[in-house]
Amino acid sequence: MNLSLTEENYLKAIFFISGNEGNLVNTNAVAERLDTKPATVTDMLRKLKNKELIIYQPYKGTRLSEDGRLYAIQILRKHRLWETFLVEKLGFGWEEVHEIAEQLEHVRSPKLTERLSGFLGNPQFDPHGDPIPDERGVFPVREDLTLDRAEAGQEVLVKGVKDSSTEFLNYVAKLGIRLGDELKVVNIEPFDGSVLIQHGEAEFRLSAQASSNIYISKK
Amino acid sequence: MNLSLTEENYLKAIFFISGNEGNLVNTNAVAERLDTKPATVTDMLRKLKNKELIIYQPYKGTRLSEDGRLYAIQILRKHRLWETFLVEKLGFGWEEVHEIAEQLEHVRSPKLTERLSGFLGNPQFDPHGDPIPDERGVFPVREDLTLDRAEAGQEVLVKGVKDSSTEFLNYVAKLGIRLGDELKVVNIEPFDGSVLIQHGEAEFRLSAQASSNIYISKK
DNA sequence: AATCATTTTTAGATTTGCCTAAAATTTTTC
DNA sequence: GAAAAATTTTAGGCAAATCTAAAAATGATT
Ligand SMILES: [Mn+2]
Ligand SMILES: [Mn+2]
Ligand SMILES: [Mn+2]
Ligand SMILES: [Mn+2]
Repeated sequence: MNLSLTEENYLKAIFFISGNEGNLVNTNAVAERLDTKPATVTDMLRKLKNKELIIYQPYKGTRLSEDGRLYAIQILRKHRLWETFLVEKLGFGWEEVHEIAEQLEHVRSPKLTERLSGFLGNPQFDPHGDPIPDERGVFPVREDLTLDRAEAGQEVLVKGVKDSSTEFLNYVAKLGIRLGDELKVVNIEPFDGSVLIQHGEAEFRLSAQASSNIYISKK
Repeated sequence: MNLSLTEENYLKAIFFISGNEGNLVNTNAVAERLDTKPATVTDMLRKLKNKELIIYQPYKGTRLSEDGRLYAIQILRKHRLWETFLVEKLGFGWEEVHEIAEQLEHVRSPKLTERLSGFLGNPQFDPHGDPIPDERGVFPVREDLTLDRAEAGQEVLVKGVKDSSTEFLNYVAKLGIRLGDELKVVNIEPFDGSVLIQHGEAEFRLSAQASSNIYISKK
């Protein structure tokens, strides 16, 4: 089934709000996420229900059908592959790629998607550390820790971020931290859980909140 | 100015029909190229005229304004860069890439375009041998010959095709000729101008018409 | 359980891109 | 140069995606 760009974005929005458990999603929540009006969402829900991509009962909320879920995951796969391409191959910063990937994710060509994935070495995580589902829609399991769980003295590699909001990405970029960078955990303050980091020449302190949003692996 | 995908395709269509000289373009010609109806074209022409992207007088025909021409060339630049990417980096055949590039050409991000160009080594010609305009809209000048102008005994490299219709690309692909391949001109038949080619182990004869549509350079 | 507040849907419009059929204009032919 | 043919525009409509305003349903509060 071939959907319009708009329909694709609705599926993706429902997927995100719904979470892995496939919770019921409110009309208002979708409207807010897509920056549109509830009345517009209702129209689209009726349409997506007719196409059997969602399960929807008026006034009761909606969730993705199995078909809808698979479709949404394919868009997500493309989004994250393109983000990886932009960072790894074209040298973009991880805070710059989301908007462009919003466009690229709608390009329709299964062959392109698979070739792109191969070209990138079939990555399992995108530049923000988010998992990239495979062709059949299966998500890889993350093994990485977050920085707040590291131990003093450890040297670690930056694998991604949990929170990929523009605000957080900009903060991290301002600190000079990039994907793959090596960090040394100097110490962890017992009082507030903040972490003193050595990064090349620089040394700085990250709050527990910030460090709990950075994925790392042991070096 | 940000145009819709449809508007962009109209500009590109007018650019192609109009040619380098900026000839007047008929409503019917645009309709045929875009596989739509003349009445629909008239609607769009009025709209593009209001945006000052074309010069248009009812019943008299239309051509691109300077702004419109620059816009069309930017789309063309993106189209040909993406085709180059698909062939060079993802290993697509040159007969497969046009459709995908029709989608990718509409992705809006000047930075992406320039990064992509750099990543590809700022190519001057796409996989079909068509010139890729630079950032400012200037087309490179082609120095290559066509195969019908080669001399017997010469060894040449395939640089592109003049005619990039699906039919011709398929024919060339069927012969096993790919971009960058080396061909040896065994002889040229004086009677009809057909060319006997040696390509690796294979030997075959190309009509004058076919060979006049293949760009080559001396080895 | 009746009222009030919130959420959601319905009704009615608008814009964009497209269509068919009819009218107008231009071009070609005799 | 008038008639016929071709081209192009206008008129009127339709589907998709959006909006605002009003109505309906649900949920929360006394
Ligand atoms: Mn993203
Ligand atoms: Mn999107
Ligand atoms: Mn092409
Ligand atoms: Mn296009």
